Order: sequence, then C-alpha cells, then structure tokens
Amino acid sequence: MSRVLNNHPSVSEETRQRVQEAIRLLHYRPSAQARRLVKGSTDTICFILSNREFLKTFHARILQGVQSFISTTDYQIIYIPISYQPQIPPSAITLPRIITYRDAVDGVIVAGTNYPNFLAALEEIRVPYVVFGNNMIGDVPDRRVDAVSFDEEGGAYEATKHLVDLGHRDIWFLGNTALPWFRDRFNGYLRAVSDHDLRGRWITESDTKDNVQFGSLAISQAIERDPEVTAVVTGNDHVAYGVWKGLRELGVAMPDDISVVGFDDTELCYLTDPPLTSVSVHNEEVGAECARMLLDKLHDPGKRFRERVLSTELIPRGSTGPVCTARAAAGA
Amino acid sequence: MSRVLNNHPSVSEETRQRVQEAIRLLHYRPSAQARRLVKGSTDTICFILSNREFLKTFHARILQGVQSFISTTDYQIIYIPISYQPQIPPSAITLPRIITYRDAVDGVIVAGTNYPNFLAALEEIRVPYVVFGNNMIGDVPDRRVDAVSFDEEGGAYEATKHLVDLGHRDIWFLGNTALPWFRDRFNGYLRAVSDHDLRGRWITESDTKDNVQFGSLAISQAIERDPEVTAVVTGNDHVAYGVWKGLRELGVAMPDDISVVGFDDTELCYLTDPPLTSVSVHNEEVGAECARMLLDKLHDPGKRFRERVLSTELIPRGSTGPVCTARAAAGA
DNA sequence: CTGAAAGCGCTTACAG
DNA sequence: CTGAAAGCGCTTACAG
Repeated sequence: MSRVLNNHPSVSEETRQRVQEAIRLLHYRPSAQARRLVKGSTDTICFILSNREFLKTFHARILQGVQSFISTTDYQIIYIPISYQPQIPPSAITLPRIITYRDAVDGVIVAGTNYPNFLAALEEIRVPYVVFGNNMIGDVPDRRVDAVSFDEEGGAYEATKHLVDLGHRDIWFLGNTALPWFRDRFNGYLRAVSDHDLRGRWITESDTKDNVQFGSLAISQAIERDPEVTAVVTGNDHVAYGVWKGLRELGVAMPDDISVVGFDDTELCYLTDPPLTSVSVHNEEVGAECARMLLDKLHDPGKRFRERVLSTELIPRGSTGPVCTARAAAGA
Repeated sequence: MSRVLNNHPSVSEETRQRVQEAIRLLHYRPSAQARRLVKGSTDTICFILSNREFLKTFHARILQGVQSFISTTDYQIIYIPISYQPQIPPSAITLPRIITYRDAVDGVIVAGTNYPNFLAALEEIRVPYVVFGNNMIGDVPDRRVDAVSFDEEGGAYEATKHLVDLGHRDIWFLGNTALPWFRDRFNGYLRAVSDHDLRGRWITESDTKDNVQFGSLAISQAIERDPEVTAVVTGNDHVAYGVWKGLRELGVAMPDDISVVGFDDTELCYLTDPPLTSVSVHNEEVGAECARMLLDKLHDPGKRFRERVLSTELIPRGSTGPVCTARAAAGA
C-alpha cells in the first residue's frame, strides 16, 4: 500500500485501483509520525519571534513572506513567540521545548529583537537557523551568522536624497537614536547630507517612547529653532505621522511648507493627508529570503552564508514636494 | 535511559547522574518523531487563517491569545494561511497536506473568513476543530459547530447606549452593512435606538471598500442631511477615523459638536485627537477561549460544545462627551 | 532498581 | 509487479 501512496512507478494499474478503493472505504489516513521517523526529516521549520509582545504587522509581513516561499514546498511553519534576557549566558536560556528535540524542526528562522546569547544557544544545539538581521542588537562575535537584512542606512540615504533632489537644503532628521535601527537610519541621513554639502540638523533624543507624540513635539521644536526648515526625514512612519499632526496644529502645510518622509511604508502612510512618502522595506521579500536561505542551508548542512542585504525602495507620495512650492507659499 | 529522560520515579540517583553525564557528553537530543509515534499524540494544534491576505493585527491578537493559553501546556502551534472558494463542494477543497495525516496535528483552530463548505471538509476527515465564529459567512446547516465568538450586536448596543446616557438623541450609524459583521453591529445599534424611543438614521451603503474614506464621506453626508446630529456609531475604528478626518475638514469639533464611537479598539484609537472611544472585542481572550475549547475537545473526543459568546467592552475615551457640551458650543 | 524485548506505523531494500 | 521482513528510535510492560 505504501507504494501506492507514494506513487511508486512499479505498481499495476489494477492494484492501484484496488488499494485506493480500500483507502476510501476505511477512511484511511497515513501517520505523519511514522513516515517522518523512517524518513528522518520533518519538513517543518520554526518561526521564532523573540522579545515582542505580539506579532505586529511588521513581523506579520515577514512571516507572510516566509509562508509564501515555504508554501511552494512541502514544509510547514511552527510559530513560537519567546522572550529571554539579553545578559544571561546561552546555557541559561530556556529554549522552546520543540527545538530541543533532534528532529522536530529542520531549521529555525529567528525574527523579533535578538541578542547574541540566543544565537549562541542555537549553535550549541546545532539547529540550522537564519536570522532577520535588522533587529539584532549587539554583534555576533567571531563568526558570521547567516542573516537577511534590509538596508536601513541606504533607505535613509535615498529618502534624504529624494528631498535634496526636490530642491530642499534645510533638512532635519527626527528620530530617537537610542533605538539601533533609528541609529542606522540617522547615519544614512548624515551621509546623504554630507555628500551634498548641506548642514544637517536633528532631534535624536526623546523622553517619550511614543513615536507619534515624539514626532509632534520634535517638529514644533525644529520649527522653533529653525524657521527656515523645509523638509524632515523621520525615524519611521509613526514619527512622520506625529509630524503631520504637529504641523496641522501649527497651521503649517504639508508638503507646501514642509515635506515629510516616513520609513517602513506602513498603513499609517494612508492615514495622513496627503499620504506619506515612505521607504518600503519589502518585509515579505525579507521573509522569503530568510526561508530561501534556510532551505539552502538544510540542503547544504554546515555551509555558512553571507548576510544578504536587501535594498529598500522609496515610495514617493503626496507628503513630499519641490521646495519652490514652499517658497512660493512663504512668499505669498 | 528513557526512564531518566521521562523522570520515571524508580531510578536510582547514581544511575540518573551517570546517564545525564553521558547525554551531555554525546550531545544527545531525543527524537520527537519516535516519541510521538509510540505516544500516539503530537501535541500540535494548527491555526488556520482562511481567505485573508495576511495576518493582520486583528487575527494576530487572536493567535496571540491562542499562543498564550497553549504555552501553559506542552502544545505547539502550526500556522497555516489558506484560501478556498466558498461555492465549491467540501470534497473539492484542497486541505493543507499536514491535516490530511491522521496524527500530524491533534486539532485545528479555524480563523479568518470561513464558509460552511470548509467546515464540512474538516468533518469529513474527522479532525477536531474550533471556529472563530464572527467571521463565519453562511450558516452551518444541521449541527452546532464548536465556536467562539464575541458579541458584535451587544457591543454596538452598548456603544449606542453610552451615547444615549451622555444625553445624545440624534445618533447616526455609519458602516457598510454589506459586510456581515457590520450588519450585526448595525442591528445592535437599531435595537438600542428603538429601546430608547429614538429615531435612528444611518448610511449603510458604500461605493468604496476603503472604510476610512467611507467614514469621511458618510459623515459629511450625514451632517448635510441632518445638521442636528450630535453623535455617530461607526462600523469600526477605520470608519471612525475617517469620520474624525472628515470632521476636521468640515471644521466640526469632536466631541464638542459630534461624539464618535469606533469599534474593535485598534491602534487607530490613539491616532485621533482626542483618542477614540471604541468597543474592545478582547481578541486575545477569544483566542484563548478557542484554545481552551479545543483542548477540552481533545480530552473529550466527540463532545460538542455550545458556541461561546464573549462579551465586548466599551472603552470610553475623549471622542465622546455629553451632549450639553455640544449645545453650549453651538450656542457660543 | 534495571536489562532486554515487544511494538508504535511507516518505508525500503530484498526475494521471489 | 508484489509479498514479507528489517529497521527507524523511542516507550513501556515484563522479567529478573
């Protein structure tokens, strides 16, 4: 019967029919466990979300990318959120039970916010894994991890350049650089500003963890300190949304007086008027790339892959416009 | 060795030590498959998201609830998005490979948007399942499915009553009732209005699928047709957000001139000024309840559970206020 | 308390 | 082309 189930070539048509008839009659369903035991593989990968309160849209899109790649194969995805302390030694981390088995999952995709100690713990039990690199905090010491990232720094560079190309010269950066990813974005901004011989100005410290609120506050401070400002690059869409709100309260028009660029290309972009220009990080591609890399590793155990960095894409929308518009408005 | 691993009582301390030493030395990790084969159970449940483009926040919260309940047990969750046609017969639906096995998953939680044919297909292969009931479209014919829902109708009733209690008499409902869940909410609104001898008015048709846009349009139409309107109940937070935007453009103050209630208690509630009063549906509790019911079923095979309906909770915020404020403002 | 054996339900050479 | 047997790596009575 096994041969019928697995489409073995050497089965006579008649036998095949008979067996399939019996299968139907008996409501037979094969045992996945027994098959896996003898096959030695599980066709299961694990998507681990670390240190996040729940699966927000950003990571849901990554998971979606993983899923859409994986769905072309026979693999399936186990979803596990975990949390752990950054400081504790690897051996003190309690790994999810399921990955402590030798053959329950073939490999792991590690998303969420992660620290080197967790990766070390995975190394210890020799589970093949791929990391979503952008939210890694701290360096992985001596070895190159297999990671997929998108280019925060390049995205911010592009965003800034977009404003420069529109004629802006007085461009601020608003975003709390205590967050590592905001720091990379800030660096991209700095490089772009310096490449174009402009003077950069910024607000990178924040009392609040609420990025929307930070945005509103920061833009009013920026305008106060620098009434000539015509454009801002923000740490993410939430900050940009806050900026939009702040501008409305101040009676400043976007983009006529001030152009605003967000980052992450979230749903927030469509909640402002006009919609936000933003940097899309293509989360689904990131997820698909994680999945691809992991499957490559599974087929080629022990092999190390270089970090793969996906480029971002600026999506121009109504929140950014040529600087002349702003001047005309100011002159009117 | 097995006895050591499974903490069998009758193992001498010395033997235990020796065995664990060997386990460490050899980097031994047990085989999940072999154990499951002999145990006969998988400790795996499957979270199926039907007919959705991806895991949005609403369902992510349900999944989170499932997860947080399940994490107190030894179960794990396989995540599978699927899509199928509502009209085709059950036998024509391609079920995810994994649940066609007899012992790969112990049970299934069905979320997303679902139709009776899919449930029938699950019945056919005798997989224990629990359905998230609110997004079921069409009735399940002769038998009671095991489902968990929240009370849309009651939530809308409560929202409307909240406005009545604040003194509002001219309350509109805005929401496209082509969507079944909006229809239930509309019914709750109607019942509340009728219970308080008020005349209800509404806009329940829409050309656009964009609820934000619908909200903006609808509120301006409502005001045009009925300048006396002092409050609106909306289909969900997106509609309410659109209403807020529309009000700003019209120069109408919220809540001073018009009070607004949203539904779902999403992140949007904090994006308006002031924040939206909304009806929380406690997604995580819904998820946890699905998980609890499914595990109950697994322990008690064949048992049918009644649909469990969880109550919603009105979360009052700044977008609703007493009607007197509005009158005072109008008089000023 | 512990060793040795049976058995879970498959797949896959091995004979015929 | 197909039947019968070995073996995957565990758990759990069964002896001792």
